[in-house]
Amino acid sequence: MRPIRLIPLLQQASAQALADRYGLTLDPATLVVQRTSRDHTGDYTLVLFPLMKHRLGSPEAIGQTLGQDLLDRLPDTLAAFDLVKGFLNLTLTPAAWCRWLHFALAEPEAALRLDLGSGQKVMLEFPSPNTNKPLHLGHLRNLFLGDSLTRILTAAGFTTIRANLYNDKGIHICKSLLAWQREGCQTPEQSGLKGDHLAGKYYVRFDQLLREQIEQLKAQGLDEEQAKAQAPLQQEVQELYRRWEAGDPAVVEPWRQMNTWVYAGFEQTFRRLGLPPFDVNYYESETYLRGREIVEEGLAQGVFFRKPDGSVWIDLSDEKLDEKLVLRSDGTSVYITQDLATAELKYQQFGIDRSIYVIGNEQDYHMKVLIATLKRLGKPYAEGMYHLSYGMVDLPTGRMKSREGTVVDADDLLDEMTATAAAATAELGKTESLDAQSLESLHHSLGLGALKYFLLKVDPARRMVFNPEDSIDFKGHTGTFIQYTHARTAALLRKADEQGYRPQPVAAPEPLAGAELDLVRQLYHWPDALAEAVRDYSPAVVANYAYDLARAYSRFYTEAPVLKADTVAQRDFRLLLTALTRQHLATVLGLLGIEAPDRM
RNA sequence: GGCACCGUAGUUCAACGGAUAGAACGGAGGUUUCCGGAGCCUCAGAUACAGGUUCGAUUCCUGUCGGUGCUACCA
Repeated sequence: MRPIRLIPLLQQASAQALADRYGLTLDPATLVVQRTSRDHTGDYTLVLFPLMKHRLGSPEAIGQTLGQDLLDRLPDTLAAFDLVKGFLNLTLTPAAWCRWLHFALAEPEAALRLDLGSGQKVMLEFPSPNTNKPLHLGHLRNLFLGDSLTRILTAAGFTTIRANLYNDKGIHICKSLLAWQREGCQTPEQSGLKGDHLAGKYYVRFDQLLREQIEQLKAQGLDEEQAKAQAPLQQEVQELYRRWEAGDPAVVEPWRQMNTWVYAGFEQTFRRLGLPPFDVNYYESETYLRGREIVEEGLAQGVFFRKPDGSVWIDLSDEKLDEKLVLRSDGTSVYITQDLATAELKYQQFGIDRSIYVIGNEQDYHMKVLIATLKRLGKPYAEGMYHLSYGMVDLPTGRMKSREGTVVDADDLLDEMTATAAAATAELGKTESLDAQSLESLHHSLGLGALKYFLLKVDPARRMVFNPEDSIDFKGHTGTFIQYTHARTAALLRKADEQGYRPQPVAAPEPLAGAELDLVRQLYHWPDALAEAVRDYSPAVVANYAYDLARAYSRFYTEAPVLKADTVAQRDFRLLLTALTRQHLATVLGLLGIEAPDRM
């Protein structure tokens, strides 16, 4: 048995019915089938208005015949139809959704997954940090998106590869390095700082020192521009970068040392965030040379052109992307030069079908240019490249600015979240049986869960706001609420087990109404929700599904006693629903990278 | 200036072109002798503005206003 996606099933059946009755051939996917809105009877609704343009008759006439045709075609699935204006509301048979419930109980692994990918290889690149400062809130959105999307695609039958690209070369890296060397070359051990924080400290320090020099020069009568250009530190750092490019061991060695520390710091944070290791790490310091060769090839092909000063460009003005530099006049590479090489390397190493770049929307233009350029170069893999562009995480006052000290540090934020979770858990008082270690790991998973959910529930494309003042919530539409609901299902199942009751694939007592029915509907909707998340590359769809399920269960829980149900049939069925809710919540939270505790 | 993205309750978010625009937080009010009250139930509260396309527009198009980003021989 395979997971049943009801929306495509109903689209297919409707398309065939229309073909047979009216000789009308339509792509089933174009038929509008959606969940029936609350306040109307039915489970799924076929919207008939779009069919009007084919002049088959009135919506009422089509609806009546189509409704009957569907009932005849899917007798095991459809119980009734109800026509309201141009909406054909379809009600499923209890037998249909019981099949699904029983299947999910027996084979949750199979039932909660899909095979949309047929093993296609997808690489996801994230978070691709610079190696001169620690990770912040923006990286967290990136990391959680990339991680969650990898899990979602895997669950949908794709073979996924996690890739990280370190932006480890450039003048900004040299800034940290320079300040660090000037001020004593401390190791992380000596400073008591994680490697990434150490580098970050000196990046900030460089800026301070440079600022001071600029102010001095301005006091001597220079204007801002001149002061910037003439500041000794500015010249020093440029010189340092030149020596790095030239391979001077006196620069390369300490650079390597510092990066090693930074990577160790990042690794530590990744682990704390519950992220699996990356399958492959790329380093711009290793790919930029190959980029120049690609530029040479492009020149030979006539895709690029050389300006009199020797710089190399691509003209994308007919795609409204303007002219873009791909190689400097001195022959050194720019950002995009390296990206050309990395894109090729990924394809050569893994033979990927799709390459997803999880990168902020500030780089929309850059990514358009990159993909357009590779297409011009005739690279076959360009077609499979996709920029998953996500919005920045802003503060209520606007963008985070390191200069103003408003950057929300990833490690600090996680500490805070964990502490808050600990306080809330102690207050609830349900965790006396846990030892200190389990308790600590629980607080961690609650704090982290709240943070992940907060960042994932929003449509990736949207810019979102984080207000440090009123911290991330543990009540309402939160990961915590979903985890809490899971813990309640677990508690109930424990209690049932003590009394000798186990979830069984029983039939539904009829008729079902209210919260019970809503819960059932939410459960069998899962495969369609997963498919939607894959189509849109959106963990937010999964996050919102999880919330809706948790809410449906909470209402059910209040309204319908399980162990104290009136009849045995009711008790057994409600126990089944509880077991399935638990499975679904655990699986769905897992796709968001969030743990599902049994008590909290 | 050019290009791109975005304007939905006080605030943070939902709504493949479909039915009376859903939630959460905050506010007001209820709910615990009953399986876990981080819950459940009421109430008040929103599509920036003006046109257009459509049977139907928060959604698509045009314009206006407002916000953000990109537009570096930085990465």
